[in-house]
Amino acid sequence: MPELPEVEHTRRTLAGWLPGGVIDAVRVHDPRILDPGVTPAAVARHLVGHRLGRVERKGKWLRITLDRGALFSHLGMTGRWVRPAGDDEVRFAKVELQVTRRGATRRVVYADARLLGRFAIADRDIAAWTALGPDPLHDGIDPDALAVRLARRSGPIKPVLLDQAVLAGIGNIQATEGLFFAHVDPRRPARDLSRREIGALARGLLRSIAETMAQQDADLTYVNESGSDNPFTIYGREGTACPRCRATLSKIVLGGRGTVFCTGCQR
DNA sequence: AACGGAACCTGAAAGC
DNA sequence: TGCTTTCAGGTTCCGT
Repeated sequence: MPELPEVEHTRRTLAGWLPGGVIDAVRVHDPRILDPGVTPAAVARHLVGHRLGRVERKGKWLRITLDRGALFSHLGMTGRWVRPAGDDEVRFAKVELQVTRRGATRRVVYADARLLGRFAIADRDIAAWTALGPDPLHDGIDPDALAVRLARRSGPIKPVLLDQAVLAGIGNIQATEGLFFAHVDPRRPARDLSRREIGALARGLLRSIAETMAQQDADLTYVNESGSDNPFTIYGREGTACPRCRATLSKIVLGGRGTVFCTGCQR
């Protein structure tokens, strides 16, 4: 379930598991997660015996530096990295690394039910990584640069926000919430937003990211048993009253993605 | 260059 | 209860 906040959370987790470790075995549970033409044997050859370095994130991509090249991981919709206890089986396991670090050997597993993620090893940065636009956490969101991008887009603003070359890491939830915080209707042609609205949108997106990350930290601090409650302001709340103006929240499809918004206070 | 729509894949939830 | 349909927080490809 990854947008930028969750991928950043994954990055921090992996940063506590991997750097300095050596991969002493690799097991590919499902080769379909590999790029076309890449074999499990080739993956093992590239990884086994090599040392893991920094874990970095740009947008929704993770880059794990190796002593030669890097491992690139994208979680798609359902990907996650786990470190199981003992020999516990991991549901939907796709690739498993056996990592020895500080004298301890652990299994680090990439699992992905829907197979929409990516697992790639390369000697240089892959195109998907280099094509990414600025990352909101590392670079902030510069309203002027965003305005330049939006000026040549005639389609609705919301799908444009999901374009990873415009901003890296914005997903359906962050786009939905950011537009709400900015009072901007997701159907508005991107090029029609005023400079003031773009500024509000930049702040709204950053606010959405910050709130989601704070929520994640809270979930770790206080065990959340009820797991089903929706932590978002309007995402997933169609049909209920807008928390700002009390109009009923609508849901439409834009660019093939469900989009919740308020016709009362998003213009 | 950029747009809308379909495709990729499969589990979980909702509908009947 | 059990079968069917719908939906899912992502990306990529294809035709226009």
